[in-house]
Amino acid sequence: MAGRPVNHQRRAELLDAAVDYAVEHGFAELSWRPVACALGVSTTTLVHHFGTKEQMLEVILGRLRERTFAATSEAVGDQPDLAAAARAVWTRTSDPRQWAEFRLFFAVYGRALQAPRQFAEFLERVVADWMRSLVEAQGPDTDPAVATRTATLVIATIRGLLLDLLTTGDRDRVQDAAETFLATLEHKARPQRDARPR
Amino acid sequence: MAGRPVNHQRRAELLDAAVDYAVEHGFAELSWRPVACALGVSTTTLVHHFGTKEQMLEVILGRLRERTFAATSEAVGDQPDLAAAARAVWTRTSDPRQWAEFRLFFAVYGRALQAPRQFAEFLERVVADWMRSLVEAQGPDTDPAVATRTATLVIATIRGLLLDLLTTGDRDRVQDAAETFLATLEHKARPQRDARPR
DNA sequence: TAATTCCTTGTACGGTCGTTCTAGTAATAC
DNA sequence: GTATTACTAGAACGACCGTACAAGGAATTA
Repeated sequence: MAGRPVNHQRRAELLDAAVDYAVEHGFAELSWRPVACALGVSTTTLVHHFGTKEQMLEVILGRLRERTFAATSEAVGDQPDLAAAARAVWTRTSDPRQWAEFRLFFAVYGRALQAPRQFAEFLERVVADWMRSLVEAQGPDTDPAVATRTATLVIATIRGLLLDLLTTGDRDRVQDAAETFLATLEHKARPQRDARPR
Repeated sequence: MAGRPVNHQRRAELLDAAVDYAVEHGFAELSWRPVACALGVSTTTLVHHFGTKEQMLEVILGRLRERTFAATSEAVGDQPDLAAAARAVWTRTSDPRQWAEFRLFFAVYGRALQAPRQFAEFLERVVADWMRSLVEAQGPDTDPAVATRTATLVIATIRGLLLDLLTTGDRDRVQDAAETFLATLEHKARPQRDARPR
């Protein structure tokens, strides 16, 4: 009364390949047939492993979030203060090798604003991840209200600059603006902790 | 050898109605049939007036840009300096009555990052409009390099905050962050022009 | 009035979409 | 070996899409 066991690894393989395809081709061509063709399987195989297309999109977004969070978390990591954390995040996000991933990321924003539930939830979680990292980077002795407001501003600014970077590709101009912002952040942090412990 | 003259006003009516529909329903349902149904005409009528669907999208974006630019331009208008201009723009963009329009605006961003030409051009023009307004707001005696970098930062920050506002709807938190940013801007401007002429 | 052009409509075509059905093969448990 | 189940594939269905075609009424000029 038992048959063949489920091969979870097979599903994971297909999922990773699907995420790569989504990052490269965006949502425009994210249909069963093109994806199946690119992955070298039939549409039925994808349906078998992911169920509905909506469900496939959900797991793709989930995995994309894992990647993004891992990248941010690693960048913020053990930075001593907010200014350093912000600079680390910006350095990582402005890396052209990450652009494809962020392009998809902003494409999700576009959809979240018009097809609420599905994408909005994804974004809430991603931003929550960012917020958590950046609030923690400000140390436990910071006023929570100040920490929240500062983290919100940092995320918004980096996101806006990144959006500019992705649409215009003008690295010099955007980098200039980013430096201005980061300098402000570092200038603010200095008087508070003049000789900070290592 | 002449017949009925072209009724340009009719086309303008349909276009405005189409823009309203797009602002309200987004791109998801922006197909000939739903739009035609909402406007109370047949799809063939729309095809007759706009040609291809791509062409209709182009004129819709054009009109959306006109609206956005008019709003920004009016807000910046005769503000004395950059800080005041930025505050005016933020005040206007954070008005919930403008949200639907900005939602569509960001939806265009999402598409521009994956279906380049058509939408990217729209965004370049819109941002160029913003940049021009904000560079002018800094007065003619400002170093162009500084003016560009500052305008870039202001636009990016406002855009990022607006994106946060639209996705989370948390007005208090975002407003807090915006105030922090605007205060920095105003603080910077003060020492340069302590007693400025009215 | 007659001719011409605009405006509008209904219908239909080819294409892609998500999904379902049917069926065959491979791998495990009994 | 046999039964059960996972995996894969191909074909087909209904729905929606953008677009083209044929045709009729309305408005203007000659």
